Amino acid sequence: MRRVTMADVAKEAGVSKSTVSQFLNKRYEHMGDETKEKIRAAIEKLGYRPNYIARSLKQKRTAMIGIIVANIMHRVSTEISRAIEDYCHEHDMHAIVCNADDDPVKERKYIEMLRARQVDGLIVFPTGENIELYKQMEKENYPIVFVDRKIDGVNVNTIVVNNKEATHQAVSHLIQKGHRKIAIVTPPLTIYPRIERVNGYKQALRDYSIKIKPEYMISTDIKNILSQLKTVFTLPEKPTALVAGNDLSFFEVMTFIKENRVCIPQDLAIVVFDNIPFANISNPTITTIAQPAYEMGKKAAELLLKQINKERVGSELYTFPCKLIIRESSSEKNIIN
Amino acid sequence: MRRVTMADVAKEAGVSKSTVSQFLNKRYEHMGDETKEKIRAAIEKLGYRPNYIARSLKQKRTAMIGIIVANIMHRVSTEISRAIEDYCHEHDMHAIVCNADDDPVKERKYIEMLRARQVDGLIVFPTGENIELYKQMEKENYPIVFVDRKIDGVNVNTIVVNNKEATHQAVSHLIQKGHRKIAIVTPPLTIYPRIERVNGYKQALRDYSIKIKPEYMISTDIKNILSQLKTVFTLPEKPTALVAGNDLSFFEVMTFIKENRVCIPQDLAIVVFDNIPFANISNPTITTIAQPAYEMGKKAAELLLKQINKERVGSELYTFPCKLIIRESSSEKNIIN
DNA sequence: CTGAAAGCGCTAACAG
DNA sequence: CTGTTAGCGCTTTCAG
Repeated sequence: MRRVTMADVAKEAGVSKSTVSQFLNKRYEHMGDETKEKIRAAIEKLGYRPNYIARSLKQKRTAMIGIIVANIMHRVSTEISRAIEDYCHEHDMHAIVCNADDDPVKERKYIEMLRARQVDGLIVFPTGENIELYKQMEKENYPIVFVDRKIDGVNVNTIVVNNKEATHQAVSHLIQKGHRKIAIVTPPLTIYPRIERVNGYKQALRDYSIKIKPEYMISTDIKNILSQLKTVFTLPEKPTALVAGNDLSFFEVMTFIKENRVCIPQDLAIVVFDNIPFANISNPTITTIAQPAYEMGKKAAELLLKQINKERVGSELYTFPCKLIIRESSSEKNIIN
Repeated sequence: MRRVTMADVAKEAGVSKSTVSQFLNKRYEHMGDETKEKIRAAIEKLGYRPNYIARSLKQKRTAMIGIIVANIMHRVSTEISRAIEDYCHEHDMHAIVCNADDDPVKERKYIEMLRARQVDGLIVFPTGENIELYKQMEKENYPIVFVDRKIDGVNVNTIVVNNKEATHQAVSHLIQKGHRKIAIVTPPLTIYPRIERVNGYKQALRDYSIKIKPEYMISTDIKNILSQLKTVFTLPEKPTALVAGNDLSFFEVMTFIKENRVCIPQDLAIVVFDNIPFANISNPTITTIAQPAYEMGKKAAELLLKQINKERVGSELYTFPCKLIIRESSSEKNIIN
């Protein structure tokens, strides 16, 4: 079952390969009607399907971009990727998604793999550990956009959210509800957004002249969060409110709450940084800091396609605002303590 | 910034292209040590990166497979895709995922697009509407595996779950808890798994000599589920238990429950067909019928790679068992009615 | 052990 | 308006 090629179509239609090529690329304004028809018939008869690989080799364009997500387990990454894919499809491009799993070695491997596959550009949620590689792509003027994390010293277009301000707002909200003992739980403070979120938390406390207690600040690997929560909640002065720094931390918090029959929001008010798909159907509903994933993804894709089409090469920082969505989990003032 | 090619490396190293090629493909058993070193140095110096597109053109193999998911919004599709991707990565392949969005036209478009990109094979969650296209691929002996849905008349390897038996088991469980008025909510009965699930439901009722009431069976577009639920729950004889036929229906049910302050499981026991990520942290925890997504994905990938490597071409039906995980949402006998 | 040469299937000038 | 030709970057005999 030999694959049928353009030459076969050309022979069948009694024309040359280039004529067929023109036809396929809709450059047939000045093509004789009967030629068109002959080609159409030949394609139909032979069941010809063009080979994009060959075309890509020639055109040095694959109409594919790569997305390298730091950790696909974060809901927001998936949402942003979806938005990117949607934008790409609208522009006849395709996206291939890879999950670096927070591992710089995998990140590097995927970047190299995707470039070897000649993707036209890359959208990266950078681990931040491959500075030299990032810089080299910058130097080569390779189309690339960073999402979620700003990398100092690498000048490429970058999409982030206002992590600090948004957390500040959320903590202020809790304070206004009467809370003074507010905990925060995040994965390790190894990357920019997490650091900024903690900074926003601290700033809010300072603004309201509340003492920052290090024992209320948990920043550790997901698998250790549960045990540290136990420690915090055996303190004489238990927190009455808690900010989960992202969705994965929140799941740990939920497990803790479940196991210890903590009542939300009476015993503990909760705010989560991240979009939780079931936030408004769970019981109670969950107050969240929502990131505008769709807009972020769209912007990233838009910037990348512009670079690919040589329309621009800027290296700006685009900061998107988050939205505090107040729901039941933080709506009652804590009255016990 | 012209891209550096193999010819450049060859010239730099003072050898021929083919020698460089051999080197890159690790066929250097009989290659002089100094030749190797010269090539290595040249690659390093020039920052050479091979072009997989060119290689693919020559080898007629892209080391990519396509996954066409009927609807990416179903959690289980995502999980299966992840499992497929993982298996692929272990075997130096890559997967490119497309979402047909339950639209046969999109499905066809993606199948053609992926084949034009010369993917080595396809894993499809078929809409079921492109029979001719499926048959043609079967005839061409193109490597393909179906997942989730069996298509009559198309003989390709297919991975499904025991939809009927699993639903039967779940409904039996509800009956044993004392329920007699059991509703079921699914999207339209257009595809095989949904039909099987409803069949399992009916069979269980029959087995326990419970009359099947059509008014308890909602099968309609997601957007109409809410209004139909309202109708059902204004019946004189309200259901005391409900089976959500998949995760998306369940979200609608949850919305209804929320709005109407229905108490789970006291007012209504619930079982969901599908993996719900927050099933064991929500309040109450949710009884689910879990599909072995990981195993299914792995099997699909394994079968596909075997076909690609011409190891086999069977057309068997692989049926995986689901697991009923009983949690709080169905654990108490309904006592009101 | 290494090099020369012939393509893979398609596109893009440039002739005719 | 259509055909000829020369590659895109790599692999793969087949000589040497």
